[in-house]
Amino acid sequence: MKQQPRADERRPANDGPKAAARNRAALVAAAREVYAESGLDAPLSAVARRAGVGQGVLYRHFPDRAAVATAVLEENVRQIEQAAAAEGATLADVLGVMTWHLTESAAFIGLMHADGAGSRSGIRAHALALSERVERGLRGHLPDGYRLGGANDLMLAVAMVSGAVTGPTREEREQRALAAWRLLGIEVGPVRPFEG
Amino acid sequence: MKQQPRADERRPANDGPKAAARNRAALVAAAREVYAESGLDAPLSAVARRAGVGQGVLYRHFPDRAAVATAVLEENVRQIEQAAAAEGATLADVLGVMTWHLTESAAFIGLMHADGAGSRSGIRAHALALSERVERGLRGHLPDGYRLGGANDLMLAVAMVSGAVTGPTREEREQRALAAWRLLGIEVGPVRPFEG
Amino acid sequence: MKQQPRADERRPANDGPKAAARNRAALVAAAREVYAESGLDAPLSAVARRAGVGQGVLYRHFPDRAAVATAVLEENVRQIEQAAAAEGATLADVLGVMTWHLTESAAFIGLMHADGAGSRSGIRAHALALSERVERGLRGHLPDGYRLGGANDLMLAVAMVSGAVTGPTREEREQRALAAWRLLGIEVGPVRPFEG
Amino acid sequence: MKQQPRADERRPANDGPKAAARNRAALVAAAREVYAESGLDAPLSAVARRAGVGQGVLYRHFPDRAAVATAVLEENVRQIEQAAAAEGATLADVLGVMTWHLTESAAFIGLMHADGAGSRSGIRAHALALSERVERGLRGHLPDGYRLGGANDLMLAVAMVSGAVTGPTREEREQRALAAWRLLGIEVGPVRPFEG
DNA sequence: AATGAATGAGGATTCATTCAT
DNA sequence: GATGAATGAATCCTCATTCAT
Repeated sequence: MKQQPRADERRPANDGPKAAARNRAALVAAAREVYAESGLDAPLSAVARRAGVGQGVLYRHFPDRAAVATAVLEENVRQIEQAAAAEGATLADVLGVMTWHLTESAAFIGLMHADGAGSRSGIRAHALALSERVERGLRGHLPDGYRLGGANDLMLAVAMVSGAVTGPTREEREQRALAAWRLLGIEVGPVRPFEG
Repeated sequence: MKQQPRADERRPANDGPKAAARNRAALVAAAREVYAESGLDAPLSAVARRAGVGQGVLYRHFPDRAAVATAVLEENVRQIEQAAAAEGATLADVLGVMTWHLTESAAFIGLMHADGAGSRSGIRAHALALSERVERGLRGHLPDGYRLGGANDLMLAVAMVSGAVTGPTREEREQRALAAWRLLGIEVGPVRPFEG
Repeated sequence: MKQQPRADERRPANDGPKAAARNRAALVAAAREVYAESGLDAPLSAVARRAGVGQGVLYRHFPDRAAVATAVLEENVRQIEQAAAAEGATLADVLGVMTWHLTESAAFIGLMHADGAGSRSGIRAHALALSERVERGLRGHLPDGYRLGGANDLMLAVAMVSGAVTGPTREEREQRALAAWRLLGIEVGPVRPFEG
Repeated sequence: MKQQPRADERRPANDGPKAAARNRAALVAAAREVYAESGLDAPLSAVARRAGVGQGVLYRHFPDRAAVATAVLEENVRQIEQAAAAEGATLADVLGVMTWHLTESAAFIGLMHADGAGSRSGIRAHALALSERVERGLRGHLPDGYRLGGANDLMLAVAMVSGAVTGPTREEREQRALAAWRLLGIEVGPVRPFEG
C-alpha cells in the first residue's frame, strides 16, 4: 500500500472545477514572476507555491516543464502577433511592443536567443515554433525597400537587442534595449504592451 | 603506529605537489569541455570525472561551483587582455580574439551578457569583475575620435554580439558573430585565439 | 543555486571508503528483509533506511531498482549453483537447497515464476538470466533416464512448487513446498542453505 | 435560488440510476483489462478513464482499490461456482473453467497463490474469502475415493498450477497450465469460460 | 595531496482520495 | 448521480559538499 492520506485530517479548500481556469492563469502568472526572479530553471514547486496551488495542479495543466515555459511565452508572442496584425501598425510599433516584452520578461529574452546547450528547460523545440511566429509578425512590416542587409538580419538584430537587455531594473533594461536599437540604426516605437 | 607505505598496497597515486598544478589545469580543461557539452549547470562530478581526478581534488582547488566557472572564464579573459596588450594590436584584432572566444565557449557567451537572474551557477559577482577586465582591455584600443555614441556603448555592442551568437556548430556561431559586427558597422580582425 | 547543505550543521559520521563493502552488504541484507516484508515493490528508501545508510549510497551501489533485486537474487542463485557443483551432489540435494531459498526469500519465489505484466520492479530481463543459471544447475543432475516428461518440465515443476509456497511462516512455507514436491513425485533432499 | 437545468449549458450527462449499474459493470470490465495490461498496481485513474467515467464514480462504487480488485475476482469466482453447481459437472469440467480463468486473468492467478507479502493492492483479506469459495466449489466434485493425498492438496495443486501459468500470450499460458495439470496427473476438461 | 564513499537536501513526478459543482 | 479538478503525501533520483583513509 503506497499512499494513505489521513482521511480525518483537515483538507484545504477545494473550490471545485470552477477554479480550474483561475488556477491555470495563476500558474502562468506565477511562472512569469518566478522566471523573472530565478530564471527558466526555477523549480516547478516554486511556481506552484507562488500560484497558491498544489504541485498536482501544475502537472494537471502542464505535462512538463517545457509546457509551463511555453505557456508563459505564448502570451508574449501572441501580443506581438496582435500588434503586428493591428490596423496601421508600423515596424517601429511592433518592435516597440516586442521591446516591452523584452524588458519585462526574462523568459522572453531567453526565447529570443534560444541558447543551445545547457538549459535543462528543454524548450528548444517549442522555442523554435514561437520565434518563428515572432519572425512572421515582424517580417510583414518591413517597408518596401527596407533592407537589413539580408533575409535573416531582422531576427539577428532581435537577438542582438535581447543580448543587450541586461540589468536588474526594468528601467535599466529598457534603456539598454533602446540604446541597442539605436546602435543598429533601427527606429522603435513606444515601448509598451499591446493593447487592443 | 604509523603505517609504512608499501608498494603492493593499492593506494591511489599521489604524485606530490607536481601533480597539483597539473590537476588544476586538467580540471579547468575538463570544465571547459563539459560546459560546452552540457552547459554551466553540469554536475561537478562530471568535471572531476572527465579530468580524471576525484571529487575531493576539485574541491581542493575550487571552493565551489562558481570558482570553477570563474577559472574557466579567467583563461578566456586573460587571452583577451594579452591580445589587448600586444604590440601594435588594433581594436579589430582584439575584437577578433574576443569573437573567437565567443564562438568557442558557451560559458564565455554567458559571461558577456551576464544575465543577472537565473543561472544557478552563482557567478554573478565574479562575472562583473571579469567583464570589467575585458572592458579595460578593449577601451584602450578605441582609436582617437572613435565614437560608439557613448561611454558604455562598446560593451553594449559586445553584449549584442554575444546575444547573436547561437547555433550548434562553431562555424555557424562564427558566421552569426561576424554578421552581428557587420550590422553594427564595426570592423573585426581575424577570428582566432591569441597566440603570443 | 540548487543545493545548499548547511555547512555548519552536524554531519553524521562518514566512516570513509572502508565502509563501502560493509554498506553494500548491509543494503543487500536490508533489501532481502524488506522484500520479505513488503514485496519487490517496496520503496528503495525503506531499504536504505533499514540498512542505516543514506539514499545516495544505495544509488551509488545499485543504478536502479532492478539492480538491487538482482543483487539479492544473485546470492540465492549462487548458492544453488554451488550446491549443484558440489562433489557428489544429487538432484535431490540441489532441490533441497533450492527449496530452502524458496521458503526463505519472497523475492526468490517471485523470480521462479517471474510474473509477466505488472511488477514495476523491472527485473524481467535479469530474471531470465538468473533463472537460466538455476536451470543449468539443475539440469546437470537429471539422472540417466530420468524423465520429467519433457525438456522444460523441470523448470515447470520448479515454478509449480514456488507457486505452492505461500504462507506467513517459514515452517508453513516449507511444509507446503515439500507437499508440492511430493505431489509431483519428486524426491527432495534436506531443506537447508548450501554450506561449502 | 435553484438553478434550472438548461439544455445548452454543458453539464456532464447524468443518465440517472439506470446508469449506475452500467457504470459499475464498465468499471469492472475496465479494471480487468487494465489489470491484464499493467498489473494489479495500475492506477485507479486508468481504470476510470478506460471505463469512460469520472474518478468519483469509481469511488462511489468501490470504497478503495482493494474493492475494485475484489470485484474483478468476484466474477471469476462466481463462474467457477456456477460451473461447479451445474448439472452433471465433473471435477475435470470445473478445473477446465478454472484453468480458463487462470490463463485469462493475471489478477486471478495472483489470487490463487495469494502471496501474503507484497502486493500493495491489499486484497489479502478478501482474497482469502474468495479462494475459500473456489475451494468449496471444487471440493464437492472430488469423486468417491479420489485422493489427492490430503485435505488441502486440491488447493495446493491449484496453487501449483497457477504458479506454472506464466507467459505473455494466452496460448502460452494455457499450454503451461495444461502441462502442469498433466505433471500432477490430474485430468482437466475443456478450457473455457462457464456458459450457462 | 588524492581518492571516492557517504550524507541528505531538493526537485520531479505520480496517484489515492476528497469535494465543489 | 456524475464530473473532474485539487490536494499533498510519497517515492524516485540527483548532486553539492564533506571527510575518513
